[in-house]
Amino acid sequence: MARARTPRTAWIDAGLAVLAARGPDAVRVEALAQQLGVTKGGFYGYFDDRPALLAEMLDTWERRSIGDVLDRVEREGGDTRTRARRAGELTFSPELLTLDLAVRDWARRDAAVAERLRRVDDQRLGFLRTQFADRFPDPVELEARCLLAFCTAIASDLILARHPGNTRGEIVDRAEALLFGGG
Amino acid sequence: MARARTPRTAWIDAGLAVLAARGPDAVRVEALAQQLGVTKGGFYGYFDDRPALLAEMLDTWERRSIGDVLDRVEREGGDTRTRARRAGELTFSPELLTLDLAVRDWARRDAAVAERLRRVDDQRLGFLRTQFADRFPDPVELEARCLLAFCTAIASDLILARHPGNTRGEIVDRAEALLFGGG
DNA sequence: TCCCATCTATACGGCTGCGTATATTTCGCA
DNA sequence: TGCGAAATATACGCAGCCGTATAGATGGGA
Repeated sequence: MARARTPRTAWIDAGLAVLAARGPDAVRVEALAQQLGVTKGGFYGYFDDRPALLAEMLDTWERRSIGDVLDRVEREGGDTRTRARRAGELTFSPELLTLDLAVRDWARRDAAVAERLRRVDDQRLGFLRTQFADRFPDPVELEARCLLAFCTAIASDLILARHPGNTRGEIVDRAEALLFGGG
Repeated sequence: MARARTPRTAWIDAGLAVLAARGPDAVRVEALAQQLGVTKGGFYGYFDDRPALLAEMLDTWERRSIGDVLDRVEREGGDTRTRARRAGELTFSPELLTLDLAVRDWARRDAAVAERLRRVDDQRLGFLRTQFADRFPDPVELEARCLLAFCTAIASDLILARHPGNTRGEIVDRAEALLFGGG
């Protein structure tokens, strides 16, 4: 048995990197091969075709986005706000956020991707809702605050406007205080 | 002089439609031609190449996103909140929002697009800021509220999570009330 | 050591798209 | 009506990418 120089996961990870940086249309078998220092010879031993790779990339993304993050948050513990913030930090770390945005744009044009994203978003919002449920008894208000936070986490990097006299980070901090401050 | 069946603007509009629906990578000269019921023969009389079309598409988008919207809002008048809301409605009407999201994703990978988007976002946030400046004397709080509103306008359609017992519209309305309510 | 399954390289056919070159059509105008 | 310029059609070469077929390399186990 010849040891694989380029295992399955190498193709998936390379694909996810390209997806994050250039979008799904840029995930091309031959380009990935070149990037891995290999030809596409081995690829079709692991995957039926390009769509199969894309599907497995999404599987991996889904797993990392939900299970891995929540596992880590629970393991680390802390109070409500700390855990919510930690989940946000992990979910929207620079690398994961870039990937998240790419998937989100992809989902606009592909129903299967949208379905996966819906599952992931439901869980994320559900987590957020649970964390703050005790502080906002009105369920609609709770939901509105969680949605505002979620939207900001996602769109803040998408909005390029500047804030004269402040950094984006300062404004976001204040926004968070408006939503959940005093707790 | 033979009258053009397919003038410059037809290529640009068709390109913008494809950009909104499928992203910049899907804007292909031959596909647009087919969609217009024409071959690409005439295209290279109007545009140097594909990048030239993309640039003009962005010019058009920029003009429509800012000038056209603000002109209309000013013409229609109304009080502060009405005007802000009207600007939001025009800017984020279903067609324009789809296009906006496509441009926003594109800007993540293309510095020239990002520069244009920054100009547009600066003006949009500036407008919002002006509309609510009198109601929130603390400039950082004002900025935070405007950013939250802007993020929600953009990301609400990008987040696919559901809200058990409520529609997204109801939650967004409540969010708006939290941000600017009581005015 | 040799076998053989596994992984990888190479070569191929087909398709799509770009940009150019060159015909052909279409109309305004004289 | 017929000329001529503008718009469009057609044909070409080139390049990238997909998926397949086949040959070659690699390394564990008998």
